[in-house]
Amino acid sequence: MRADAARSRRRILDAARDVFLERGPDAPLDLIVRRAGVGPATLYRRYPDRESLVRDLTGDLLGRLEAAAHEAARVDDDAYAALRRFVHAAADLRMGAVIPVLLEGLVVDAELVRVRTATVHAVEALIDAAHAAGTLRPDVGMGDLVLLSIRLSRPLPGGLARLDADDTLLHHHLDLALDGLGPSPIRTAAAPARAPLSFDALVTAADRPTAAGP
Amino acid sequence: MRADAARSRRRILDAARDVFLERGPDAPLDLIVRRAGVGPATLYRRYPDRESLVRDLTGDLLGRLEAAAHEAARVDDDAYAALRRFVHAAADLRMGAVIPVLLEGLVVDAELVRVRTATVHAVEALIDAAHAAGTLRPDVGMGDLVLLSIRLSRPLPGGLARLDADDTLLHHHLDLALDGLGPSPIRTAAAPARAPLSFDALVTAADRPTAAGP
DNA sequence: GCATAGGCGGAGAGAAAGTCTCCGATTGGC
DNA sequence: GCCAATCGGAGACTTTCTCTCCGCCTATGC
Repeated sequence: MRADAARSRRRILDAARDVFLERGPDAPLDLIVRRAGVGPATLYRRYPDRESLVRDLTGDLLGRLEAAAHEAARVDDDAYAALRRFVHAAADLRMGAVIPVLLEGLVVDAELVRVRTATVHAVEALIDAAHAAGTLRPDVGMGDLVLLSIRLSRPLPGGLARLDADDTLLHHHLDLALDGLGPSPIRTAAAPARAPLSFDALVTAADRPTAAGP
Repeated sequence: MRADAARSRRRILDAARDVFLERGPDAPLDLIVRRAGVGPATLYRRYPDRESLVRDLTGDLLGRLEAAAHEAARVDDDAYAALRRFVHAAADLRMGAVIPVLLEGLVVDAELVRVRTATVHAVEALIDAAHAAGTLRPDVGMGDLVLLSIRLSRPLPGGLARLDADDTLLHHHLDLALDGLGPSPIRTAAAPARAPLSFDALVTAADRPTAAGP
């Protein structure tokens, strides 16, 4: 691939992630083109349809997420510290952009399946270790952590988005929330027993039952 | 106001809140019309332009938020419990839909100012009391709580939104996060000193510097 | 350096979506 | 039961979006 082509691809993927974050999976490609600062033809040449773009973006982000999971396991000895690091990394990547898109109806090819299962296993290892060490509430599962990361890392509506121009506030709030995941739910008054949310629960939830309209 | 007109208004406001939540403040009015199940003329007759709709919606939601703040102060003796109750109520109302819209450029009339300051004062009383009692981290302010509520109560992207069809998951995650706001940040490794985020900080952030285009 | 293949951006045609109004039918209030 | 107010749908007009053609430019190999 020529150097300028690689540069265009990078620009398009970065812009696509942000636009999908702000506008959802049906965002106009036109917006992506403009934010990337490339011509429309540049996008349509590489990606003949929307799905091929989504697929490339998903692979790109999932690959980086997998790397972050391994990095976290490698750097931190303490399981809970590693988990924290991973959740922060996922927020940095704005996984909210890709996970729902990935899960919905996208034809998942072999490479995506590989990187997805690898990531899930890496994260579940971290979670199991933290559960075993008693440093993570037993009713918190991977689904909960993923949702937390998605919810906290999505762009704020309207002008508030500016608060996240620098990611420090986001990470601070993530830290606050993570502080609530310790072993003893001290402060919760009436907490009914509850099973942790698994990753599969997310997949099931996102399985699209669309194409039902007339 | 005739009964059918009131019904239409209610339907439109409810639909508008959801659509603004999902699509942002520039969402097509067409969508609101369809979700409300009314004819286009019904919307355009009552609201000649987008701003009048936003204004009515904002007043409606802020009024309910103010009521929630007073209710929380009345029901709970413990300041932190009252604060928790209020944050949950704000999430129920999906204040994320209205606060940013309200703050941005909207011409704020006397009634909106009244209800807004009343709400802010009520909530700040709760926060001050919790700070005084030592049951709320000193570096957490109203801005933090509002952001937390906004972030956690916005609809999830794509099919994941179905997870919030019932609000229990949302409230559970909110509880987890609120558990992290206790007096002693036990688990945070390297927490730099930080001032609490005020409500005014949000207002300042959302103050739109738009109309900057060529 | 220079040739050249591959890539690039802009203009714009055609399609789709959104905005807003007119008008006959319907419905609520007295 | 009358009348005025409200309603919903059809549709004209506008804006936005999608996608392609084509002439210029730039990276790479020699």
